[in-house]
Amino acid sequence: MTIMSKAERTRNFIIEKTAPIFNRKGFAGTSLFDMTEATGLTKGSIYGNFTNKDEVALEVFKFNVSKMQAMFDAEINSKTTAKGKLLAYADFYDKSSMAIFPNGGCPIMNTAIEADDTHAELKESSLRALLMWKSSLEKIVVDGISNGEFRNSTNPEEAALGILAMIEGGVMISKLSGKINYMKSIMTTLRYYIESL
Amino acid sequence: MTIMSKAERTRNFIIEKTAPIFNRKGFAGTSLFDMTEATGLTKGSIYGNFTNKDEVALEVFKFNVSKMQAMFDAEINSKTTAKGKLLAYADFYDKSSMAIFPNGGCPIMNTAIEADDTHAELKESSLRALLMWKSSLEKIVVDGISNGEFRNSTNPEEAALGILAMIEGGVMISKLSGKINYMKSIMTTLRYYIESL
DNA sequence: TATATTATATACCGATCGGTATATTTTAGT
DNA sequence: ACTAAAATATACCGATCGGTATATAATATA
Repeated sequence: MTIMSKAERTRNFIIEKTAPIFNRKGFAGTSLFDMTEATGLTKGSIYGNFTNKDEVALEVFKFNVSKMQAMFDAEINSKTTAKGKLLAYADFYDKSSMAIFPNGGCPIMNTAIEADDTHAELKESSLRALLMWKSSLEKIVVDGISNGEFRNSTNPEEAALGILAMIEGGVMISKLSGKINYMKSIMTTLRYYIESL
Repeated sequence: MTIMSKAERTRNFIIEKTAPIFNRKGFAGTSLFDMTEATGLTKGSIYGNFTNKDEVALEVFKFNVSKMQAMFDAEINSKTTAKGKLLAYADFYDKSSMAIFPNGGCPIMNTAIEADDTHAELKESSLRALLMWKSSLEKIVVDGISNGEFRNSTNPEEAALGILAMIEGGVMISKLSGKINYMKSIMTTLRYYIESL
């Protein structure tokens, strides 16, 4: 473990403390005051460690995505089969939505929706994260085809996109309505789909 | 056709002109200047017809939703079977995404994502619109079960939620990436799902 | 066409926005 | 412990925010 400079620690501190706020309120909706309030620091201190709000938002987005990934990576990697890995996503969103929603839901979707017409850099970051997720799903499907777990006629990209759409759509619907059961329903459909691959 | 007062016409004019901006930039991201620029009117004129920005945003949201509904209502109502109606949604999003994206994508999703932690009234509106959509899908599925088009074991609510999730997830993914083919892929999966009901 | 009313424009308000120059405090190396 | 350097706080900037009081212009009715 390398030693962190004070500046590095403060940077991380700012990122951690403002991450849920950016995810809930969005980039335009999060003010400098929100940031000083959440950190207990002053504007001078924040701008001594970041050049502007955009830089904080970009770092925060990376933090939120990697945090989210870490959450299900553990669950997915513990499974040995391709189908087991995919089903682990359904299980994860089945049981973890209550834990995700208070922090604002899926950062990729939140950032995508806000930034796609307003903030090119954030949009790029969001797209990159989505495509990486898509690739990792595709890889699982490809492995599953090689294993004989899935049919040869299965299209890995199509499968990955379908899974992503159900998850993201499910998060939106379930968070908006406050009904966890809606997420459970959609995850049932997702499981059915995975079984059909 | 009743005669519209000048005020009514101006209200509608303001709503129509600012609707795509609110859908693209969101509530917080749309400024009074954006609104005067888009309409050619002044703040005084806008605030002579609306009490505040919230009121404009709420009316604009209703306008955007009903416009979207009108777009696929024609296509759906022209179909006679339940399965045909559901498949018409897949066809619609297959071919119309290019027409929807320049105006900012799905207003329900955009508003849901921005407002669910920040603006109670807009969130309510968004939820209402989503639940109405869900109900109309459920009704189609129920009719399809009565008709014998779908299996008796099919759960109408689960089906409606699955269809909604794929559509909304598909819009987000396809708009963010700029790849219409992603939408086409997801709609292929949706068709497959509808065929399985 | 005169007039009362309604609608729009002008000019302004205080608050808050993101951002910064500078002073002060804290940290780290000797 | 002393000191140079780094980090944080204070106090401020101009711009823009949403909103409004008032003046002007357009409309509709008689």
